[in-house]
Amino acid sequence: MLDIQYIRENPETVKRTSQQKGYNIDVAHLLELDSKRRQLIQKSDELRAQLNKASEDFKNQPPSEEQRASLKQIKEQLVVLEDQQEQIDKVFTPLLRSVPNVFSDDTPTGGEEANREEKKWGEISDKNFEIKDHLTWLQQKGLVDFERGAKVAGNKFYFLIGPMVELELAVFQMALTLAKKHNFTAMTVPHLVNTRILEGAGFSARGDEKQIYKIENDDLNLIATSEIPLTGFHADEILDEKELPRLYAGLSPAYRMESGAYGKHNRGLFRTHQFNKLELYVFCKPEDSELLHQKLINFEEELCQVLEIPYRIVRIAAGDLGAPAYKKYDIEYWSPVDKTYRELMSCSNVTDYQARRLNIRFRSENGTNFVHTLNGTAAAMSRIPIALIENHQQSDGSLLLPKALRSVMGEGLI
RNA sequence: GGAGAGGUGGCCGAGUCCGGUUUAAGGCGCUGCUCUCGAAAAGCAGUGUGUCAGCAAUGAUACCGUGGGUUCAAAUCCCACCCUCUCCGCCA
Repeated sequence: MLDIQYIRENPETVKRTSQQKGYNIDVAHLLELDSKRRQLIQKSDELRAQLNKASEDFKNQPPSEEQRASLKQIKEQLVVLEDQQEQIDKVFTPLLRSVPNVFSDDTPTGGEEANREEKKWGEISDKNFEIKDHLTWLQQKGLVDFERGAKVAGNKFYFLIGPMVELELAVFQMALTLAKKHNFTAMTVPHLVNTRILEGAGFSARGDEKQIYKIENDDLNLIATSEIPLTGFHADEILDEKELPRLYAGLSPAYRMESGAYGKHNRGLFRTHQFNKLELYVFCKPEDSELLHQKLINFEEELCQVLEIPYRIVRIAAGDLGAPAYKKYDIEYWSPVDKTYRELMSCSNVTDYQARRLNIRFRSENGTNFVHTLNGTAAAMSRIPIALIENHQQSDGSLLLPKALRSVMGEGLI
């Protein structure tokens, strides 16, 4: 959510950035409602001032019939004004909340095709044997079972088996240790959140592209990432300036409907309805968010490097940002199977977009202001093992683990 | 599932029976000043969040879980709802 005052002062910017993000917002209508709304508030405040004054006068001496009649008249006017305001708010508030965040000046404009590669790391070596894709590899070794997943839950649900579970835990263990080293506090979180928190974090409970699982008969939704409950962690709080930045690492499953997400690029474990994830989350002062965004991307790079996964950093273009993001990077790993880079991690600075919606502020000598929030993937499961399976597969079909994992789980997987 | 207690400012907490200087006591925290070589302690003063108008000082208004109602006047009375906690039951 943007500050209405900012929209008043920069209507053209808001219009342009919304368009470039791919949202069609009627800014003129929003401002018109805003102006009407303010007029109504002013008028009804005046009437209330009259009533308050009157009740002061009548403290000792009850009002006469005549005075009662005139007070009644004022109250009737007030009811009309309040009603009008309510009508306007019904349109105004959702419209205001639907305005996407602006994006940073250096964001490339255009859609996904305009995403800009910023950095590459790691050797991309041609192996002298044919690398199996992760699904084939895992199924041949009996480490994943989609058929029984489908039987038990449905398509795109799965069981991970034996060493694959150990691998997942080893990656988490390693990532968590790294996060701790960088002063992130580990958290587990509620896997269900109410709709206010969900939408406050910028997710849609009933959007057109259905993504969130809803619990029937309860105002509860399965989380699509621990970012959602972590955003809500400090909802309605006023943090002390000295407590910032607050760095959290949330470990949880992520549940996603992913309706329509089929096709060969989503084969196997790359895109599923449920996966475990360690997510980094930051609450900070506005002036620190750019620096902390760099800290997040650096963390993600460090993790890839320790895992010896070749990657590149991509700067996300305006049309591909989504409503909350002000600035966003993706880290993509090199897939020797697909001969291309594929999404592995992501990290965003959403400035005060979530903080406004969930009323998360901090106090300083300049008064209370909204915090900035940031989020970044630390370790998304299935994706990291996929990257490892594709990049560290040996000619005999075994998987050579990166050194960083060997201390946790020994030599290779078979 | 059964019974009970409770939701008040940054935090703790009084006020609700009996409606009106409550611009919500008091404490903690925070800020400034005094004292001090400095700090602590102590003392003094200040310190809620929005909204609207205004360059500003400031003024007006709203907010005591939420929504209604009664009244000239509601944190306080009435109704409905939501949430939290405690005990019991069930249970990993």
